[in-house]
Amino acid sequence: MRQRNLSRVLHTLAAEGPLSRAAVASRIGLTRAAVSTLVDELLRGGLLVEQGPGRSGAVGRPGTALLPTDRGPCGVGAEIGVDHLAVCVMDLRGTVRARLTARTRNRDSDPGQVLDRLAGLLERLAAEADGMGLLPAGLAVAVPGLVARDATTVVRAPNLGWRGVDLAGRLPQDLGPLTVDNEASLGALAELWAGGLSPVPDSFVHVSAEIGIGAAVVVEGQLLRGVHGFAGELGHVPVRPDGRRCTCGARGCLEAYAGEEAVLRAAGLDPGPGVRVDALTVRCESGDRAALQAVRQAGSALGIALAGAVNLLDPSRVVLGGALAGLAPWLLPPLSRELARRTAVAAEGRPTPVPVTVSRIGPDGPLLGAASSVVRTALDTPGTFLNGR
Amino acid sequence: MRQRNLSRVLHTLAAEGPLSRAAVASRIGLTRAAVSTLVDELLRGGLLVEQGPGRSGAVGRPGTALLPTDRGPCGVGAEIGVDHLAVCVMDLRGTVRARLTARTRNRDSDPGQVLDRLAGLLERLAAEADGMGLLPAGLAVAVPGLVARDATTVVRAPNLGWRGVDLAGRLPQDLGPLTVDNEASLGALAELWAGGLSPVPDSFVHVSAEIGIGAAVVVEGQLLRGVHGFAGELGHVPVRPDGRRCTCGARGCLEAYAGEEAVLRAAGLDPGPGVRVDALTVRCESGDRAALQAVRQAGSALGIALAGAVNLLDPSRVVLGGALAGLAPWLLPPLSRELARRTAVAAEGRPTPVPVTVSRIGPDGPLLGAASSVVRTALDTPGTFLNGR
DNA sequence: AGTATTTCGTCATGGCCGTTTACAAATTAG
DNA sequence: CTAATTTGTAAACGGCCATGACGAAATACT
Repeated sequence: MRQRNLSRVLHTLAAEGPLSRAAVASRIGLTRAAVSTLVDELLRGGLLVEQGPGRSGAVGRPGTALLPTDRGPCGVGAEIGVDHLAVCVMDLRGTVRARLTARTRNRDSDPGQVLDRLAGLLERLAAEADGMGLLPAGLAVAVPGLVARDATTVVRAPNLGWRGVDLAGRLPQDLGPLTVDNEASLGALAELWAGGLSPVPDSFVHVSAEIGIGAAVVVEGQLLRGVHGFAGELGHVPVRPDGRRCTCGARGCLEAYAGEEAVLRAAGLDPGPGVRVDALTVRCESGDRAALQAVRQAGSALGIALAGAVNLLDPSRVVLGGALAGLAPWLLPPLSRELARRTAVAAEGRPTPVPVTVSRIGPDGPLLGAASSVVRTALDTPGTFLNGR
Repeated sequence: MRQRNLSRVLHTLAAEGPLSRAAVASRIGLTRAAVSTLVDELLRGGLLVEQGPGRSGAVGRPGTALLPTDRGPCGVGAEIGVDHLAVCVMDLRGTVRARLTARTRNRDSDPGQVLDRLAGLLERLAAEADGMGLLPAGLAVAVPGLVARDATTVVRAPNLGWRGVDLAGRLPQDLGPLTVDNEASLGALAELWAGGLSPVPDSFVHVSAEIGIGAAVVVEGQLLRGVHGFAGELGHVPVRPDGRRCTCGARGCLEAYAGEEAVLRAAGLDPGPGVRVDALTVRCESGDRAALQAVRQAGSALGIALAGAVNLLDPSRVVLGGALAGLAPWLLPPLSRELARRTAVAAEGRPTPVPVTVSRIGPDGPLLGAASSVVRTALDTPGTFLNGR
């Protein structure tokens, strides 16, 4: 009860910039007096700071502006990509305060080496954080693969070649509790928290194709994780049941038509180590017919799979993240056509097709989502982080 | 806060039969003293009754058994089916106390006539309820079609031939607030509340094929309604993108392969007014090759569509309700085969395929779900129903 | 300039609600 | 018949928010 009110104060201050006590009170529906005591507790605990008398311009005594501290607990995010590692520190205000990246080839890699390298980055990052007076409150790692729910084990990451790799105990221990999550999930959370400024908790499907095709479903502001944590496997939704064989053994999975490798092949490119989606974007821009055709087909396939998702979930929008963003100009038309045509039943009273937008965050989604997820839990449970007295 | 604790007391008593104050206290984590005052309030308000000293057998003073009243507020449920109308009254204990059914042909019907007939049934039912001392606390109507979220308008019910029919004001007004919902949604809620005895809030996909194919998605004990209320349109999930044309205008929707009309045609039956799924069951039992083949194909198509849903949602199970239950023996094998084959990616750590079960409730799901939904809201907000002092 | 007005933050008071502690009542165990 | 155990209630306590009053600090008006 008290905890929840402390949390609500923190959240509103983190979300809506500097505010006076009175402004916070009117926003969360408590009295000024109640907010005063809550703020006092948070100030003494070192989670909030006062910013001198705030400028007002309006009549009446100006309030003192409050803001979450930039020196207390912080979130540490990490991303294990196919060809890079990245780590960052985010303070309670949501600002990224430090960041390190390393280009490495992690495809079919040895987990031990990758994790050692990541541990090195994290240690340097922790030193930087320490220098700024930031105390890591947790570490979240984004991984391109399936992660068991409420666990730290990477069940399967096809592009890394990992199976059953447990990250617990293999990364620095002084960063707080470790969580591991799918990169698509964390990308969607970043979109939800940072990208979406919508006042009401929204519902969307966030597609994030890198090598495989991941998706994340957000329902009323909550990430849908699935019973085992495996929700969002859009890549293996059937789009042509008797079509191409997929690496998973089934036929006609979306990934066999719109996965990076499939698209590159269809465009006449050899999916070698250096060849990535970027190359495809270049070809599309120059009008390469094979590339355009390949991307169009991928768009259709994505549209078919998303039509299924939209019929099932009735989201308010579909967001394209990850590598798809760059291809959007060519991907969107066929995608929207299939989507519109196949979701017409429930057309009355809703826009047709469902709006498809491109993520505003870009390739940093998973990393920012990871750090944010730690910051959010800190904002959710302020009690744990109040410095004694 | 107080409201929530009152609600918790009521809920545990409704769910776990007669219990003493002490038993309730230990279950919801409050002290006996606190529960005592809560129970007092509910007793005075007429929502609970004492059942004399309970038999115990164990050492110590026996507690007095408590139970929700069987004479106070109650839920009224109604179902508008394609060829029947049904209404029932459910008390706070979850017992159906009265029930009326009328066989009528509602296909391509005049909404006014159907609603008048339903109103008549409801009036007779209300009289019965009144005779038992039951006070209707709301009316929920199950409809085979799309219903806008938080509204009483049937946006589209293909089998009734209704479009944009608003039920508000066209049914008895003295039964409390009116809610209208899709029959598949209410069937799923019935399965969730009555059928499922699982202790943890579960997640499942509930398929309910009558004429169209509806589905409802339950995530962690919550029905997923969708932004516009149109979630669960499994019938128009694409299963053969270039296949048969569907009534919705698109190609290859599930409904074009596993909808009642499609299956009857494939089995060589003419889908006339009297011919229904029952006829198909008979033929399957007698080994009719065409019928068996038709049902097998429907099963495959369902499996493909459900594979998409399972990949996306990672539910703990899939439940077949409605008309599908009777065909389960022939439907399940091909369905499970497709489902298993197409959801193998995330196989580690979860049963493959996802268990597919048949609803335990049977054809009454939507009706019971409707009445239950009213009872649930009464249990959720006891404050509104406390008789003054 | 000086007063009125408005808004901010704090303090004292009171009420709601659940916990703690104690105790009488009702049963079984020995 | 006593001891042990469990139930339900009563009284005191404590946490927490609301209410109402007040001083502080700005603007608006004369």
